[in-house]
Amino acid sequence: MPQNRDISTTFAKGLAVLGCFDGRAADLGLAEIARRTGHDRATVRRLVLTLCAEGYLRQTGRTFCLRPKVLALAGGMLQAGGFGRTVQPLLDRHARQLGHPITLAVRDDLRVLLVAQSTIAGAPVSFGFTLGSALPLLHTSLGRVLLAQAHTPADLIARAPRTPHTDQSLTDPAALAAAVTLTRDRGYALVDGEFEPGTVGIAVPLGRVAALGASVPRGTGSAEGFASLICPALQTCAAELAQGMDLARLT
Amino acid sequence: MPQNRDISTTFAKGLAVLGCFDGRAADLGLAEIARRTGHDRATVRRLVLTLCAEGYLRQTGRTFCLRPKVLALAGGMLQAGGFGRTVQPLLDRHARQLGHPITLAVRDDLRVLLVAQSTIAGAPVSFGFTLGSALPLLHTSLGRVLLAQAHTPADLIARAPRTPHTDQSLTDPAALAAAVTLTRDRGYALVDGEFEPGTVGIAVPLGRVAALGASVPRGTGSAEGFASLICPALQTCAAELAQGMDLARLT
DNA sequence: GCACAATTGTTCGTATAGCGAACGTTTTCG
DNA sequence: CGAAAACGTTCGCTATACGAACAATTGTGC
Repeated sequence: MPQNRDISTTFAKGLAVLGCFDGRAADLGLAEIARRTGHDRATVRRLVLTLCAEGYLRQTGRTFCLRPKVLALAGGMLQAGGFGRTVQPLLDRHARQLGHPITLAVRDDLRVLLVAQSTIAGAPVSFGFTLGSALPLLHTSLGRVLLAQAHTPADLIARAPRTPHTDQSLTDPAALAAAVTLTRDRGYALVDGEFEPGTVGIAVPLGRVAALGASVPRGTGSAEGFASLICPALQTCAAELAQGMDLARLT
Repeated sequence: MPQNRDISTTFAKGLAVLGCFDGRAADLGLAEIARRTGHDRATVRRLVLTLCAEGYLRQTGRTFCLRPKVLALAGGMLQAGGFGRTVQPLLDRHARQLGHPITLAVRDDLRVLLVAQSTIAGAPVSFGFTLGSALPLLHTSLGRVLLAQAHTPADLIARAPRTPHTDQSLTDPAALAAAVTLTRDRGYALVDGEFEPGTVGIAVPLGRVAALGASVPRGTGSAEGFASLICPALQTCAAELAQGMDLARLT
C-alpha cells in the first residue's frame, strides 16, 4: 500500500515513543520502548535521543524518564481552553461546597482521561490520580457516563479491557451494556466498589462528550444515599461549567 | 556540518510544531505555525496532519488546536513521579493551613514551569495559571528563587525577556542580579507587584532545582508582613516535600 | 570466576520517506 | 471586481531515516 504522503511516519513513530512513558514504569530502556511500540531498536534509539535533545526526556544510565517540560504541552492546551480562569475556580467552589473532590474527564479511545480536578485537603487519597491520568473505561462512574454518551458503546465495551479491578467488577459485556443503559436512562452513573474497593463513584454528563464525577468512601452508608446527596451538586456544577466553557474543545 | 545521525530532524521539527501550541492563541493555522517554527509550510502541513492522525490536534476549518490527549503525556510524567499520591495531598494540606494556594515550579530554559499546585476555593483568580503554565523568569518570586539556584544566573538574566509586566517590573540587569542575590542570601524571594499589579509573591527553594510559592493580594498590608507570615509555612511545606519526593526527576 | 547465551546498544550502506520549489487556491485590499 | 498577498498542496529529487549486522553488556549455568 502506498504511503500516505500527508503523514510523516517518522513523527508518528516518535509520538508513539513519547506516548510509551505512561507512568506504568518510572524509567524505560530502549529495548523496552521498542517492545512497547513495535519499532526497531535503532529507530527507537534515534527518537529517544531526539526527545532528550529537545528536553522532554532525561537519560539515567541506560534508561530514560520524562522531564517536566512535557507538562508545558498540557499547559498549552489548558491555557487555550481557559481552564485556569474558568473551570478550576468553578470546580474548587463546588468541591468545597460538596466536601468532596470533583473531577472532569473525557474519553480518550478506550480509557478515561482526567482533564481537570479540584482536590481537597484531607480527602482520602486513593490511587493518587492527577490531571492527565488515565482510568479504566468500564469500571468507573466517569467511564460509564462517557460510554453512555458514545455513539457505539457496545463496540467500546467489546474492545476495552474487561480486566476486573475488584471482586465487584462487572465483566460480562451484557451486564456492562445494561449498566451503561441504566446510566443513560437516569442521567448519572453509580459505581460501587468496581474500581476501588470500598469506594463509591458518582458521575454525571457534562455536555455531550465530558463527565463530572466524585468518589466517596462507602463506610456504612448506602450507595444510593450517596448518589442522592452528590448528584444534584454535580449536576449544578455541570450546568455552570457548560455555560462558561467551550465544550467542543474537549472532543 | 554533517548531520548528527543519532538525532531525527523530522521528529525534532514535529516536536517544535507541537510546542507551538503554547496557549498564546487558541487556534493556529499552518502558515502561522510555519512562522513560529521557521519550518517550510509543506513540512509543517505534514507534521500537523500527523498530529491530527495521532489524536493530539483537531482541525477546525483551516486552523488547529490541541486536544485533551496531550494531557496524557503530562499524566505519564506526574504518575511516574508519584505526584498524585505524595505531592498533591501535601500541597493541599499546607495550602489549607495557610489559607492560600501553593504552587510548585521548576525552571524550563528561560521560563518558570508550573509543575503542581493546590488551588483553593475562593482565592482570587489572577491570570488563571494551571499545571503546565509558563510564567516569566525575571518578574515572579518563583522565578527569582529558580534564578538563585542556577549556576549562571547572570547569563539567564541576560537572555530572558526583560519585558516589564507592570510599572514596578525591574528591567535593569544589575538590579535583577541584586534581587537574585538577595533571594539567595535570605532564603526566599519577595516580589511586590512586578508581575501582577497589587499582588505580592513569595517563594522559597524546594531542594536545589525547584521552588514553592504563594501569592496574595497586597491590600493594605506590607509585603514584608506577608513574607513573615507565609515564608515559614512554605519552608515547612518544602521540607516535608523534599523528604517524600524524588527531586532529581524535576531537573 | 568463566564461558556462553541472551539481551541490549550502535554503526553505516542503502533506499524510501520527507523536503521544499513551484504551482494551485483562497483571502484580503484598494 | 481584479490584482496582490497569503495560504495550502503536489510531486521530483535527494538526504535523512531505516534496520541488518555487528558490538557491547548483562545474565545464567556450571
